[in-house]
Amino acid sequence: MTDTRPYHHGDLRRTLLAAAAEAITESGPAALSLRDLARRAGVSHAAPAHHFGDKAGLLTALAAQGFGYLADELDRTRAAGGGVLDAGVAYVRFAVTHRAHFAVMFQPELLNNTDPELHAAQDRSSSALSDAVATVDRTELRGADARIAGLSAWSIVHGFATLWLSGALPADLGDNAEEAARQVIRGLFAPG
Amino acid sequence: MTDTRPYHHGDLRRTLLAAAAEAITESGPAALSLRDLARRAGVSHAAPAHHFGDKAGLLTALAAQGFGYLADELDRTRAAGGGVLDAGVAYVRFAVTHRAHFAVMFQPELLNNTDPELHAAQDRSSSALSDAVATVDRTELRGADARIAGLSAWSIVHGFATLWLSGALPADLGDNAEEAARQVIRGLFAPG
DNA sequence: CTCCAATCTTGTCGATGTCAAGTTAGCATC
DNA sequence: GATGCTAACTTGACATCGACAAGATTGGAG
Repeated sequence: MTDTRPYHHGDLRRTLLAAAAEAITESGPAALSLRDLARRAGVSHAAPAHHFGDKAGLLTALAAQGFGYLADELDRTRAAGGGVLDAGVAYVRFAVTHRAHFAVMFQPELLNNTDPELHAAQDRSSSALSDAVATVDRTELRGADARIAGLSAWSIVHGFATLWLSGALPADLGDNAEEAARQVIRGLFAPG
Repeated sequence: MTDTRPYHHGDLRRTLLAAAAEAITESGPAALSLRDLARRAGVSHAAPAHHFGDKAGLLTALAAQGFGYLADELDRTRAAGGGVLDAGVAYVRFAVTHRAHFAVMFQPELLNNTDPELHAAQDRSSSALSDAVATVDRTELRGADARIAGLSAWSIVHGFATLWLSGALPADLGDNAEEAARQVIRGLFAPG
């Protein structure tokens, strides 16, 4: 693809984010090395710092990208007429499909929590989540506070995704995360 | 306490684990430094490696300790006649009280996953969790598979604890994690 | 064509994890 | 009570990493 290595990479920022996602998928955020990313991208060891300032800056950009993807995914299922159940399954599907992003999104210690782009993306996915929960009708709520129901829904899908990714769940669950998630979520909203 | 620094610390392993928990509580597992722990304990920089072999070894020991504490906590609430709701609240209380342990327990990439002591502690807490879920009666299950109900319960408490610790939950929830958790869990098991 | 600013490189520093080899001390055994 | 063994800890060294400073290169605006 690239016969010569021009001084200006041209698309280094995106390349580095992709390489970071790949590296994190392989061995987690803790093992991530900026110099390794630079090697993968074929640039000098200090190039990443120019685009992201910092290791935390890179992870922050990755987290923001992740929140954006999640919001997209939720908006999509909502546009397709899906309810809470589908939104929950979409949440789990996102986590499994983009595990590197997901691994970084909820670890504030790794991020620049004041980053405006991060906040914007977080707000987008928050809104998308709220919209999904708002589709729940009274029957499904079974008299519970709508606010609490939203927390319950978020908690159950987030917990399932986390446990699934950590490998803590029993192996006989199979390898279909979405189907297992659907059954788990049903317990929360099944009409009595 | 220690006027002189004897060559043999005497209780270094426990001291290092405590220092690690403290350091992780302050700034997360990623920022943990073995040399910093050694400084806190007043020993040489290579002393930690002797007891744990590895950074992963230290985190593994911490995770195993955490699973043991969790199992103790769950056993205690069960002995006190508590049901699933109380077990769930205990789970969240454990996560908030021992956030350093909790932060390490479900991150296999940081651990030596073949460690026998880790497995033993994991089995203990798994059993304690199963016992707690087994107290659910038919009314609360609402016809759902008991196995799935267990997964739902674990997911919801684990997700709530994770989200709470990450600071992702809305601020107006207050600062009482246990009370908030109780309301969230109720949505799952409330009779009809 | 000129100049400027963004992009990327080179060189360097302190800090870290890990390994190898040496030192000290507790402790059983004679 | 001296001896020897083993675990506990230290010292020293090396490769790697994140971060910073200063310089080189390039594309594009005017």
